Amino acid sequence: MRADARRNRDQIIDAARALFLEVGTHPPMEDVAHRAGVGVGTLYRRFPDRDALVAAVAEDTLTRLAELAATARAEESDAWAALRRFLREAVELRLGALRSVVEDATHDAVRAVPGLAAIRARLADDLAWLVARAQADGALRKDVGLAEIGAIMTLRTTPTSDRVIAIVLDGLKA
Amino acid sequence: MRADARRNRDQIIDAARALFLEVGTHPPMEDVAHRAGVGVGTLYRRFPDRDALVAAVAEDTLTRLAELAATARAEESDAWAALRRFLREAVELRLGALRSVVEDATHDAVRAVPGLAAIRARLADDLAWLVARAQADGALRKDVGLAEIGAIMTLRTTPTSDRVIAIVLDGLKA
Amino acid sequence: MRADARRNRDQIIDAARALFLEVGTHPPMEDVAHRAGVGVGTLYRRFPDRDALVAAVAEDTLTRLAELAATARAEESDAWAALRRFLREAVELRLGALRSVVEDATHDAVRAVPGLAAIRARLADDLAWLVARAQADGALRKDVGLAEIGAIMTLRTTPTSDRVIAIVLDGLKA
Amino acid sequence: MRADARRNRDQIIDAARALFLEVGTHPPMEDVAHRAGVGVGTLYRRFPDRDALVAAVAEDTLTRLAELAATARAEESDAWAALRRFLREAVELRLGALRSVVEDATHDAVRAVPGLAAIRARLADDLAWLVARAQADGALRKDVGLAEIGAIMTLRTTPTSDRVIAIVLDGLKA
DNA sequence: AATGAATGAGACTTCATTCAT
DNA sequence: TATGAATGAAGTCTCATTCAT
Repeated sequence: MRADARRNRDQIIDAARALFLEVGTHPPMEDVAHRAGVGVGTLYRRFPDRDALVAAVAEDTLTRLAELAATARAEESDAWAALRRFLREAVELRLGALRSVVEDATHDAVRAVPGLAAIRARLADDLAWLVARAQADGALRKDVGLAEIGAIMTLRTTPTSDRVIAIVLDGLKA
Repeated sequence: MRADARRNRDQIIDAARALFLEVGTHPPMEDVAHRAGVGVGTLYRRFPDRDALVAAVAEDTLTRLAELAATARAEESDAWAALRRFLREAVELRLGALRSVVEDATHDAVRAVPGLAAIRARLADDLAWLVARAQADGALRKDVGLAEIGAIMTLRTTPTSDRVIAIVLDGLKA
Repeated sequence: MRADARRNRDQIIDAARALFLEVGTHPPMEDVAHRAGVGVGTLYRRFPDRDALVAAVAEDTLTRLAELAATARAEESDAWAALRRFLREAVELRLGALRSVVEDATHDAVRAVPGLAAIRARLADDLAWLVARAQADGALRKDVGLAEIGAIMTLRTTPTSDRVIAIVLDGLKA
Repeated sequence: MRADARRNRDQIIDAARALFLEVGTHPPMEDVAHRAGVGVGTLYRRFPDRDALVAAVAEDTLTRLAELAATARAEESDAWAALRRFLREAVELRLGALRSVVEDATHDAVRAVPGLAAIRARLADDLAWLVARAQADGALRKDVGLAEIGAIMTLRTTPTSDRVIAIVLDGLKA
C-alpha cells in the first residue's frame, strides 16, 4: 500500500472513530469523508460500504484494547495493578465506549468479520488471566467475571470519568 | 384531550422509549408509529417532528427519575439506603440509560423544552440532599457529588447489570 | 336549508374566495375551514371534496359577474358606459381575477359543473351585446371581441389597478 | 462548475420556468426533475429546497427582463418605441407573467435573495428613464409611472395577448 | 349536526452508493 | 487515483378525506 493511500486510510478511520463516538455509527458517509479531508469517492475506494467502515473501526478498536491488555499484563508486576491500569486506560481513551458503539445490535455484519474473532479472543484471554490471577492474589473480589469487566470498560466517558472509575475500582477490591 | 387521543399519546411514548433504547433516537418514524399501533399521521399530529418526540420522551423519563428519587427519599429511613434504591431502580428500569440517550449531543432542542428545567431541578435537589445526608451519616464516601451520581445512573444495562451496580455501590461506601 | 347551515356555507365560500385569491385554489382544506370558523368536518359536509368547493366558488363568481353585466346593461343609457362600468367593477371587486384562478387549467371538473354553462352563457350574451352595440355607436374600437374583454376583466388587481384600467379603457376607445 | 453540471442546472431552470408558468410555483419537485431529464437528487444538489429553485427562476427572469429593457433602450432610436418594444417582448416571452408568479405573496424568501435587488434596480432604472423620456417627447401620457408599467408587463398571456397589448399601448399614448 | 382525531397516500428531502470527469 | 456529480430508494412530513366522539 502506497504511503498516501495508507495515510488516507488512517485519516478516514480517525474521522470515523471520532464521529462514531459523537453520533453513533450512522453519520452521513459524506461527513466522514469531509472530516477525513477526502472525497466520498476515496472513502468508498477504501471501504466498499458502511459495514466495512464500521468493521475497520471495530478491528482497530479491539486491536488497541488487546494491546492495552497485553501491555498491562507484561509491564505490571501484579495482576490487580494491571487490571486497574487496563480499565483506566480503556475508559480514558474511550476505547471501551467505542467498542460498545461499534458492536451494537444492528451490526451482525461486523461481528462476523473474520479477523475480529482472533483479536477478541486474545483480549478475552488476557483479561481472564488477569481476573483469575488478581482473585487468586486476594486483590479482586470473587463475584466478578469477564462479563462485568466488559461492562465496566464500556463506561461512557464524562467530565468526571476518572472519579467514577476510581469508585468502581474501589468497588472491585476484595 | 379525548380519551382515545390520550391513549394514543401514551402508546406512542411507550413505543418511542422502547425503540430509543434499542437503536437510539433515530428509528424511522414509521416504526415508532407501527409499534404504537397508530398511523404516521397520528404520530405527527401529536409530535410535529422527531425533536418533539424525543423531547416528550425526555420529559417522561426525567419525570419518572424524579419520582423515583422523591419516593426513595420519602420511604427509606436512611439516606444511604435511599440512594442505593434509587440507583438500582434507575439502572434496572433503564431510565438512566434512556436519559443519556435522549440528552445526547445533538438534541439542543430537547434541552430547551420549558418544563424540563424544573423537573431536572427537582431531581437534582433530591439527589443532592441524599448525597449530603448520606455523607454526613458517614455512609457515603466524601469524594463524590451529583456529577458522579449522574454518571453512574447512566450505566447501560447489560445481562449482568445488577452485578455491576453492586460493585459500584460497594465502591461508593465510605 | 336551515339558517345556520346557510350561514356556514356562506362563510366557507367567503373564506375560500379570499384564500383562492391569495394563494390559488390549493390551500389546505383545514385552512379554509379555520378561516371560515368551522371544523373540517363541517366543510366536508357542505362540499364533498376540493373540486366541489372550487366549483361553488366558480359558480358564485360567475353569478356575480353575470349580475354585474346585466345591471350595467340595464342601468346605463349607452353601451360604452355600461362596458366601462362592468370592467371597472370586475377588476375592482377582483371577480375577473378570481374567475381566471378558478377556471385554470387543472379544473376540468369545474368547467363541467352543470349550472355553470348557463351562467357563463348569460354573461357572454350580455357582454357580446354590449360590445356590438358600443362598436355600432362608434365608441368602441372595431378590432376587439369577447376574447379581449375576457382577458381584460382578468387583470390582476394591484395598488394602482384603477390607473391601469383607465389606460386600458382609453386604449379601447374607437 | 463542470460542464455537465452547468448543463443540468440550465435544464432544471428551463423546466422550472415552463412548469411554473403552467401550474404555479408548486409542481412536484419530481416533475421538475423529470422534465429537466435529471433525477430528484440532482435537482436537490443544485437547489437545496423549493424556495432556492423559485429564487433561481426569479433571478433568471429578472435578468432577462433587465436585458430586454437595456437592449430596447440601446437599440431603439426613440424612447416610446423602446418602451413599446419592451412591453411587447415581456408579454410575448411571458417574462412579466413569470415575474408575478415567482414574486407572489408567499415567497419572502425569494424577495430576500441578495443579487436580486441590484438586477431589479437596473430594470427599474432603465424603465424609469424610458418613461421619463417618452413623456418628455410627448409620446407617452403623463399620468403613468413605473407602477403602471410594472402592472402592464405582468399581463397574463392569452391566445389573443397581442391584441390586448396593442389596446394597452394605444391607451398609453399621449 | 359539528368537531377534530385518525389514516395513509403522496410530496418533500436526504443520503448510500455508483460513475463520469 | 481522487473527486464530486448523479441517481433513486428510503425516510420525513403534509394534508385530503374519513370516522369516532
